[in-house]
Amino acid sequence: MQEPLKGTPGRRTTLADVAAAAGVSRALASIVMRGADGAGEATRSRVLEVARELGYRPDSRARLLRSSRTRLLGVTFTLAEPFHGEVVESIYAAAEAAGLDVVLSAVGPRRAEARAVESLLDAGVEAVLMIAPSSAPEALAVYARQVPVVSLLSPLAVEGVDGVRSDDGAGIRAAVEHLVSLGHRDIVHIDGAGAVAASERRAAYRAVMNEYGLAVRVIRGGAGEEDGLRAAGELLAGGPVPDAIVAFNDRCALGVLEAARRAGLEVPGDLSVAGYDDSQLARLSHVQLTTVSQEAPRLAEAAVACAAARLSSEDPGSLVPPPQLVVRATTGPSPRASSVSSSGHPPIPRR
Amino acid sequence: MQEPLKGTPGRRTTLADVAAAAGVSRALASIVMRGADGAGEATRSRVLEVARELGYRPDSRARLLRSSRTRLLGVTFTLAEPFHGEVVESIYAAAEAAGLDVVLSAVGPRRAEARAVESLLDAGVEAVLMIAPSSAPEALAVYARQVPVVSLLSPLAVEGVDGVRSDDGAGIRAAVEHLVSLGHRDIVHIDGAGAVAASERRAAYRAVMNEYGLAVRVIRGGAGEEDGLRAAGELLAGGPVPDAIVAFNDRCALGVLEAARRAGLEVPGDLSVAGYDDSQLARLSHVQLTTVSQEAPRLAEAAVACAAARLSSEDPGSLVPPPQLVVRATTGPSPRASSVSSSGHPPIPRR
DNA sequence: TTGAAAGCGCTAACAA
DNA sequence: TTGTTAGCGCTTTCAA
Repeated sequence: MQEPLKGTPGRRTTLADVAAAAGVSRALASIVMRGADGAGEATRSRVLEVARELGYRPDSRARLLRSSRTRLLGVTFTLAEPFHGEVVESIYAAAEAAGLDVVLSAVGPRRAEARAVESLLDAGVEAVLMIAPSSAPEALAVYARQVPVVSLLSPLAVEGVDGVRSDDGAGIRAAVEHLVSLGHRDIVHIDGAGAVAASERRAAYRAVMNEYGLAVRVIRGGAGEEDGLRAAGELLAGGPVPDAIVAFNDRCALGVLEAARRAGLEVPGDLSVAGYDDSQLARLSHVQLTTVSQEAPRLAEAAVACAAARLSSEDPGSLVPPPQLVVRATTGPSPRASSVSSSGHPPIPRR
Repeated sequence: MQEPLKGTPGRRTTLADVAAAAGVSRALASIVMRGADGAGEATRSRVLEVARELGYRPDSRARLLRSSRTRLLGVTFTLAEPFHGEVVESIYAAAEAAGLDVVLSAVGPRRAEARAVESLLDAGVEAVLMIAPSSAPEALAVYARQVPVVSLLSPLAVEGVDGVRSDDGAGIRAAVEHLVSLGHRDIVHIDGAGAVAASERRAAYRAVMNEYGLAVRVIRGGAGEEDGLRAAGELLAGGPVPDAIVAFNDRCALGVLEAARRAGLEVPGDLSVAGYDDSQLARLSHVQLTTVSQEAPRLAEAAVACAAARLSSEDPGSLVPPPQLVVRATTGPSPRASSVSSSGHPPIPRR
């Protein structure tokens, strides 16, 4: 009977080694390692002790291959998007709580989403979480026929694909109402043009402004700084300066801030600016952008819960995490509204 | 003889299904799928055709379990670091070229590096690439006893761990020489304090300044915007304005830019500023920071080549990708150096 | 060129 | 409570 050397670089310790050293069968050792019941207290501790001594680590490939349930959750995300990283981070936590393991697959300019999903499927994941999927609905439907698919952030309606995203309407409402409560009336929306979720945010802006009886003004922007810079540049050059601007997202808002600076305007003295996403950019100490957070942890929890429900054939219900307004330094009281009551209530009642 | 239905949600198509449908043995089908030789042209195309029809996808778990070589390359990276994302992206490309598959494992505030590495080992990776590892040298040495480990970006010297990082000395030299060639003399370095690679960059700055016979001035900074803002704030408030500042990294440089703005200084009119990393921040249209790029693609190629060499028991040699200066809008001619020759050569000869 | 047989390390029935 | 017996889907000798 030979004892395998600890840390031997040769062959990895297997369950059979542990079983032999502990003097039990492989099956029993397996039971102990999995924490399943069917083993006596004495044997259990002896096997665990031996496993520790031998430095045994279960081989996930073999385990996955054999067991019907892999408890593996696949996640696709885009490397270049910091916000995706925040969501992934939270997915790890939520998955662990749900007893699932996470397998990551990145999407990038040189790695198509289809490729990312296929590699997950080959790895044996039981469900796929796709962060801001860009694939065609038909492609998603094909994946959804094989495993439960949950789409995060993107507002799509595909048969068999669950969608989890925060309520953009509520987010834009929070931003606009914040500005209204500060006394602003002429509030412009620089939109996201054709970007994901742009139309939802545009519609929400219109609805809230109408509700307060304020004039709607939408300028075509985009998802990048250049877009915000250009749109705000034209806006500020072409006529009277508005009270406030709600930008499609943080990057767009950053362009707006730069345009304001070039126009010699103080923010928030002359103009208030709000973004959307609460990205790293918004938190920069010299930016301090007021923005709407999509609450990555909530989003992740909802998505994991949704996948878990599908795996146990339950109805996931519809979870829509509410976004959260984060007030920083780019919004302030309207300069024209010095007579506004300081009660904190919006001075204009809703219709 | 029953034909499995295409897209049947039930059982996945296996190699046995393909073999049966094509009228060959499983072993032969395996040969064809792997592209190994040992199959006739006619059989080969027939098997491939059938596999395609049936929508066959090899099960990576089973393949991995059986074959001695998994051809799997594990990568640990930090989600919150955009630059890591760039490197990962390039690793995908380099690994594919080397015929290796990539398995990602993220590190974050709630997911320790040890955990990330262990999950890779359990997945059966043949080598591990760690981007900016933070583990203790002893821990890395333990991993290195099991598989080849390559550390990216971090300047550590651990037995058995290969290190791949760009030449910080050359990078700082490029930045300083660029400033000197613009006529600057009073060049200050706001350093990275205790950050990774800070001491290398500090030493390189000293060496190059000495070489040109210029006075060395190092201010304690840090890796974040706050650090740059504070350090530059004190510097600019406390005495004569220097010609130029070389910051530890881009984020630090951003703080410097903000401090300059607050001090009413024009950049690059009154003060030139250079960063390090060529991060997203540096590329923002309203920032346009002159900086030093670490060339993620080169770094990734070198790391993959190193791992591949270890796997075939070759000597990886030492690959040190040269960093690249990226000149943008925050550096310009020295205002005091109007008499400088416009030949483009530095007016001060090296010693 | 092809096919049969033997596992990779593990789990899940079952029987003892 | 324990051990036995079959595989999961694939690759890899080895012999035909």
